[in-house]
Formats: sequence, C-alpha cells, structure tokens
Amino acid sequence: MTMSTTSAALGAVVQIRPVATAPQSTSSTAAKVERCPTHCSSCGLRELCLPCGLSGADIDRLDELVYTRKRIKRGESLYQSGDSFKSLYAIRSGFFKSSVLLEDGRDQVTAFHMPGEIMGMDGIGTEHHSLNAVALEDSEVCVILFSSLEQASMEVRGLQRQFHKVMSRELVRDQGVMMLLGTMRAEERLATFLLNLSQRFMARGYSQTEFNLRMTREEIGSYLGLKLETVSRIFSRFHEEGLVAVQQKNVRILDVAGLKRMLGRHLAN
Amino acid sequence: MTMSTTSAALGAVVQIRPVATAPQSTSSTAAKVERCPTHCSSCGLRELCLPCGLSGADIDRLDELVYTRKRIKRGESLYQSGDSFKSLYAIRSGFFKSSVLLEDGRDQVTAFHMPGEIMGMDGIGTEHHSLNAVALEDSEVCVILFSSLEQASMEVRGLQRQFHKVMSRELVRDQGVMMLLGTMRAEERLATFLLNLSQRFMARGYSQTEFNLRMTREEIGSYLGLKLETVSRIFSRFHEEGLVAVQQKNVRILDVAGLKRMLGRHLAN
DNA sequence: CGCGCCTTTGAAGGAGCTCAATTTAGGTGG
DNA sequence: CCACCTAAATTGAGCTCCTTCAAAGGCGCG
Repeated sequence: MTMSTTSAALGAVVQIRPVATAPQSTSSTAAKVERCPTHCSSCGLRELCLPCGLSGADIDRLDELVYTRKRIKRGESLYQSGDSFKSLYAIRSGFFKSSVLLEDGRDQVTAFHMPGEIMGMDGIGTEHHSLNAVALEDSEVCVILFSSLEQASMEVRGLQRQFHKVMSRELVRDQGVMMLLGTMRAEERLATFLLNLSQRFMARGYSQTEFNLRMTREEIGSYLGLKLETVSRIFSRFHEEGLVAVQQKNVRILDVAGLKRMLGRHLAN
Repeated sequence: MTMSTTSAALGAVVQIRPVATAPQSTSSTAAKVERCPTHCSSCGLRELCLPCGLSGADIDRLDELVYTRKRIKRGESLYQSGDSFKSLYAIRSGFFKSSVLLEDGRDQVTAFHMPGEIMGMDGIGTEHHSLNAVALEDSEVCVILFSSLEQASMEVRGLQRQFHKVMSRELVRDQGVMMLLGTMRAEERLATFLLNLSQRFMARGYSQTEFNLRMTREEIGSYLGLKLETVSRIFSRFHEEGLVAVQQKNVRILDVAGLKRMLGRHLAN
C-alpha cells in the first residue's frame, strides 16, 4: 500500500495509441502544451507539477519564476554530484535518472523521473548537488531559480505549501524505495517497479498497460538493488507466467492483478 | 563518502564519561537545557536543530512556535501511519525509530532519530503521516505546529531557508540509505551504521567511541535490510577482529580506521 | 553490413536466511 | 535479595535466492 501511493519510483516511457517513437510528436493535448511553452498556467502537466492546486493569480506568480527552459540530450547530465546548487528543474518532457556515485565508480540509481516531476531538491541542504541527474532520452526542463522560488514562497502561501508537499512526497517515495530494498525479494521488487511505472504513466494520460522502458536492465537493477542478469531472468519468468509481454524495452502488462498478488505474497502465499 | 556526510542514519545512545543509565541525569550542559525548557535560543541543541544558523531576532520568532512539549514513554508512539498531520517534532531528549508497516504486519525501520533532529515531515504531503514514530526510550519532543511554521517562514527568510535545508538533508540521508541497501554487503552495512552513529553522537558532544544502542538487533536488522541473526553474527565477527567491543547494547569502537577501510572495500579489497 | 552494446540464458558458487537450541540480561514478585 | 520469567542475543547447520562467470543471440547504428 505504501508503494502504491508513492509518486516517483522509477522511470520509463510509454507511447499511448500510435506507437510513435519521437517524443515530441505526441497527441493533441501535448501539442497544445508545445504552443504555450513558457506558462505554467497553460501547461498540460500543471496538475502533476508545482502548480498543482494553485489558483489563477498564484499560478501567474509562478509563471514569473519559470522563465528559462533547458534542453538536455540523451546521455547528458542536468547536474552532477558536487555541482553548486542554484535551481530546481521541472521536467517538461523526457526522462531522467538520478544516481549517487560510489567510491569504486559504480553508481546506484536512486530514482527515475518523468514529466511533471521536480528534480534538484537534493542540493538545497548543502548548496551543492549530491546526485547526478542524467537524461535517458532527449528532454526538456523548466528551470526554477531557487532563490526566486523562496522569495515567491514568502508571498504566496499556496505556493509555499505546494513546494513543501512536493518535498514531503519525495520523502515518502524514498521510504517506499527503502522498504522495497530492505524487505522485498527480487520478484516483488520488479513487480512493484512495473506497477509504479504503470500508475505514473496513467497519471500522465498514457497507457497503463503498454510502455517502452527508457533505461537499461542494468539501470533497473541498480535501482532495485539487483544485478542486470537477475532483472532479465525475472522479466523472462513474468513473461512465461503470462503476467507481462516483454520484448526488449517494450513492456505490455497483461495481468495487473497477478502482479499485485505478488506483492501481497507475504500474507497470501 | 555519501554516508559520512548524511546526518541521521540510525539511533542509539551514548553516555559520555560516567556511564549513567538514566537519560535525564546527564552532564552539566544538558542540565542547563532543562532549566530553560521552552526557548530555542537557550537550547543546547540549537546548532543541530531548526534554529541552526539563525540570528537572535529570528530565533525569537521561532521561540513563539515552540510553545508545547510532549513526553513520550519508551515504546509509545509519537504518531502512527494514517494519523492526521498537524505538527513537526524536534527531539529534545531520547531516541526514536521511524518505520513503515508492511501488509503482512512486519515493519521496516526507515530511520533512527536523535536529539536535535526533526520528525514528522512525512506527513506534510498528504496531511497524514505515512510513518510510525516510536520512542526507543523515554523521550521529550518540542511540538511545532506546522501551520505556524509555514506562517513564520513567510516572515522570516532565514527560517524558511533553514527548514528547506532540513528537508533536503533528509532527502540526501535517504539516498545514503538507498545506497546502503542497494549496493552494500552485510559487513559494510553494519560498519556504515556504526560509523554514522559515532559521528552523530560526536556532533552532540558524546563519546564517538563508546555508546549504548537503544534498539534491538532486530531493529538494526530491519533498518539495514538484514535479519537479526546476521546482525548478531557480524557484531561477533567485528568483535573477533578487534574492530569493536560489543557486549549486548554496549558498543565500543576500537578501530575506526578499520571500519572505514571496510567501506572502501570495493576498491581496496 | 559489421561492430558494439544490450539482453538473454546457463551453470556453479556464495552470502545471507531459516530453523532451532542455548545463553544472557533485565524486570518482577515473592 | 534471590528465584523466576520473559525478551533479547548468540551460535550452529542446512538451504535458498541471488550473484558471478561465461557464452551466445539480437538490435540498432554508423
């Protein structure tokens, strides 16, 4: 239950209806967004993003903050561990992963991020980022100068409240990941991962049953605390059991209930 | 390196100098704290807590927020999953654990909390707590009505900034735990745990080499993603290797460098 | 078309878990 | 103050799940 209420536990992409590969050429609602690129008030993601719950006048104030956009190519990083912190980033389009670099050079993926989610909050505490944020596909983010956000938070109560909620939900999300890493077996972890992806795609108007993963098996494994071979094996097992149809990056969830049952396994067995 | 900079990854107690078992009858500085219980400005924990970095006038504003104290007996909970959220809590004395309840009744410990740390931020996002917070010994907390804190944040820039830092550091701490759970072996996890405890005790003026654990092996295991038997075995192994002297809840760290070496194991082997 | 990266699959090994027995510590009441 | 009682900790033995090592197959891209 904890996992199902958390917001951002992974990162992948789904193409609804026509399986268009180009991220830009999406459906009509997304196209509308493209026409008014600089305003939160007209952004199709506003219900998922920082403006969520804000009324007209308050959103206008938020619009003033978001005056810069930034395009990040697949494989490039938005920020790296140690970079000085100045801004938060709201994902406009694309996908990212966050990871911590280990001493031995390996990195642990701590999150996957989808459009509407806020990145960069790890840098607030020390004024330096602790995470690496890398685009998993060509992406675009809204740059929110943090000092401006703080200033606006002092003027607009709703905005402050909303920002606090975003940070708090991130904390709750992390708890879900800790639970996953601390108590679940490999099958449960992957099932949780897939269900979470499904839910987040649905929230964005995409298909909840079919999507394309943007990350490799190794990245999934890193996130779930498993080796890439294990991830691959369990995908295959799910496939054999008729739970999902997996072909490389393409995933179709065939039996949501079956996957959910897998999580209650502790009890039901 | 990530872990070493995180703040709150565990929970245990140390008695400096005389090994007094009563939590109240601590040394002189703590006694001083008891004399002025209701003011952040005179609180011995202010450098670790919310007032950290605030100047005189701003602290006075903070003092207005913290007008309630609450005593929690060992084993009692400060709040439970599902409770409606109204306040944050700054630990005045004592120790807590935070945990998420799993469907099957087991709980995963997500954090241990020491004096000066802020609890309850998990409730901001949904207005309901997602964690259970339980006292591991008789404790006292300062109650901070969240609506008041938000109000004050709109008036005092430094306070807002400080609160954001506290939340952000909690996010960074969580990343450290994820890294621990996702990539470390049992020995590394326990070594990390002990070093983190040591560091946090030191920050509070206690001995960094000797302390008493307030949690059981099972709770440590839950936090570290291990079974209690494994925790016990590794304590024994550390003991044999001369890294620590462990006797039940009492821990003396004999070889800090040795423990640290254990973490660089990936490289150094 | 060929090269590299990602993925899949197999077989063997190991780290940590499960189950179980024993010891120890701490709290309670006689 | 001691005996009892319960909860916590220790330790052992066997097993399981995941990892490690290895090889082959597939997809995309220049």
